[in-house]
Amino acid sequence: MLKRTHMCGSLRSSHVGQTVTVSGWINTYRDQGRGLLFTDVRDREGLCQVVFDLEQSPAELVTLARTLRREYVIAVTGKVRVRAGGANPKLASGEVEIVAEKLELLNSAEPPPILPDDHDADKIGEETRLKYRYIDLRRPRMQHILRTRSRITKFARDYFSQNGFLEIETPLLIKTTPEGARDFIVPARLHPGKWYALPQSPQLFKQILMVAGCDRYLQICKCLRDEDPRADRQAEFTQIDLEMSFVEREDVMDMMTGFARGLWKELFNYDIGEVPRMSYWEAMERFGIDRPDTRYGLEIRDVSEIAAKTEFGVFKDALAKVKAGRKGVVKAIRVPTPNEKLTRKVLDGYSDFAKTFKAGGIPYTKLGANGFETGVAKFCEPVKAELIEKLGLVPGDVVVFAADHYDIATKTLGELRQKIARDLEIVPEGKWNFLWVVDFPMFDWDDDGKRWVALHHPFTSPNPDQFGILGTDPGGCLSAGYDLVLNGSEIAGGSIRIHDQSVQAKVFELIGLTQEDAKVKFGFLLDALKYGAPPHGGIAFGLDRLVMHIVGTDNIRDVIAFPKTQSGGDLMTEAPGPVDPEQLVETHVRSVVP
RNA sequence: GGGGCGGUAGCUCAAUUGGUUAGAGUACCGGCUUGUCACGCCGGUGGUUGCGGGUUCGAUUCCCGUCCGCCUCGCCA
Repeated sequence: MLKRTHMCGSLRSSHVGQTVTVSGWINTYRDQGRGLLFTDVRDREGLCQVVFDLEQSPAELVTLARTLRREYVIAVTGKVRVRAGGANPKLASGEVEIVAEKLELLNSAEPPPILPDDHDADKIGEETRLKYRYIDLRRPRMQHILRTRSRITKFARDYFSQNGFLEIETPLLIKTTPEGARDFIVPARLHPGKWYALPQSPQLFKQILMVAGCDRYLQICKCLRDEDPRADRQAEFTQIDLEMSFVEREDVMDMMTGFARGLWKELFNYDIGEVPRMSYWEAMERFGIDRPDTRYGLEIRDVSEIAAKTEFGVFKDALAKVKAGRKGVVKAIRVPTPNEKLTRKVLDGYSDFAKTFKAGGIPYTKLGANGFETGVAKFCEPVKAELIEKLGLVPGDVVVFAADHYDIATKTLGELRQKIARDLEIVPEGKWNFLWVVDFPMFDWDDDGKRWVALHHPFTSPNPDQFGILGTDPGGCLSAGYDLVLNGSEIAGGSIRIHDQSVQAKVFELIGLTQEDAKVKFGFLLDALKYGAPPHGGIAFGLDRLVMHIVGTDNIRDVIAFPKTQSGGDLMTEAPGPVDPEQLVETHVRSVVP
């Protein structure tokens, strides 16, 4: 076999005169007739043009060259020269070409169902791309994504290693965790009737590594949650998972900010600057969401007091609602001097959008030169001055409202705000807005279960100044949790953990876990906390979403080499599939299909 | 579990109110072509209209069921 001396995409005019050998796939071939035949050969690094001079070459070489077809695998040796026909500015190697002297056909290929040209393949349906993933991944775009992902994990390993983190593996076959997402489960052959669970995260193991004195832990690990996927969510995903001992909130956040700063410097030569902070409640009030996108305005204002003075039934009904001890609200967004994209049809459509969040609709109005026009204008007119002042309105502005229970109105406007920004195309390109969200509540009240539920997870510590009210005012108690938000997407989340056994017991009690339950489910953690647990905390980056932002895609499947479909299937391997009945017998499982 | 969109040639799509032999581009095959680079020109092959059933003289088209893919709500501590 001819041995490669250079990668296709790496050839430059500095190589002119050298005899080189490249190996790769035939991307395209252009047979010019009796005299010339061009092929573009592709490898991981890119394309280079190989030219066969049919009149000057031996008959064998010509015959073989003529058989080349798309995606054939070849090795070719020849001299690099400046292109006789002029450079191709679209290719990095476009100034030069290889004049073929020796050609070895390493493998032929059937006509592929899709072509690995980005030009063609970007239009190919995803179903086909996933079935023939090995061809889809040949595309330069997909190669770029895989490479970028690798650069990110390498940077993470380097950065955290330099900062004293040890890479330690935690088990995949673990005990089921009762809280949180649905577990994937695995039958235990040696324990008839018992099951392992696959980890949703290495949470408890990394905490125990801190108790074990490992001090700083890193793992780039798969996590599995058996829940329905979304465009930015897969059941099987990857975290950059960390934990540190003898730290407070600031220490973890500083370490992570340093990671993000270094990564953006490495990848983009971009300085992310100081990362601002926002409390959870400020985020909810101003943006209606705990991961605000601060790249544009459209902030939310509570106009309940003004709305109460109107005769609008929708507002009055909403304000009279009470849920979980919380009164209903009316909130509004000022959409400044809108362009023609905010048509009446679009505005009316927002009510359907709102209904998906269980809100009744989106009342709206517009401020004209002489007062409110259209929509709920007549109800707003009597409180015109107050609304103008509260929302800072100028003529031409549109105001959209949501009136409902606090959580519904907040979430609806939070989601609508992002939709409006997309519809109006006011989301700026090329901006990286990092934000730490802090001071989350410890608990959320579950009206159905009549109990507190942990907002983050039940191992999250209250903030040091909050210990006093943990028992007396759980709903007001703030945690030592922190989320790193990038352009409206949560890319990392973590917290200082509870290292005091009595505090942990108190939290379990508040979320309705009896002592017996807690012992059965988390006995090993409670035990570990008894034997000298250091103060510790950590964080986990969602690697897939991080890569999505960095390569600029909104499809998580693009950043995973072998992703699954929305029904959890792998179209290439056709997993999941049936198993041999013998395997069921061995694992003591009887399958009952409805 | 709910809502929405889609499935026609290898691929991307079209097909009028239910009506002749389901078309186009591309890919592929053959021929021509000495500077192309999404090469070009000429010709050709290629179809279980996702699957099953129904209505009809006649179904890609209408109806029912089902499978698959995508988006989304719930869910994702």
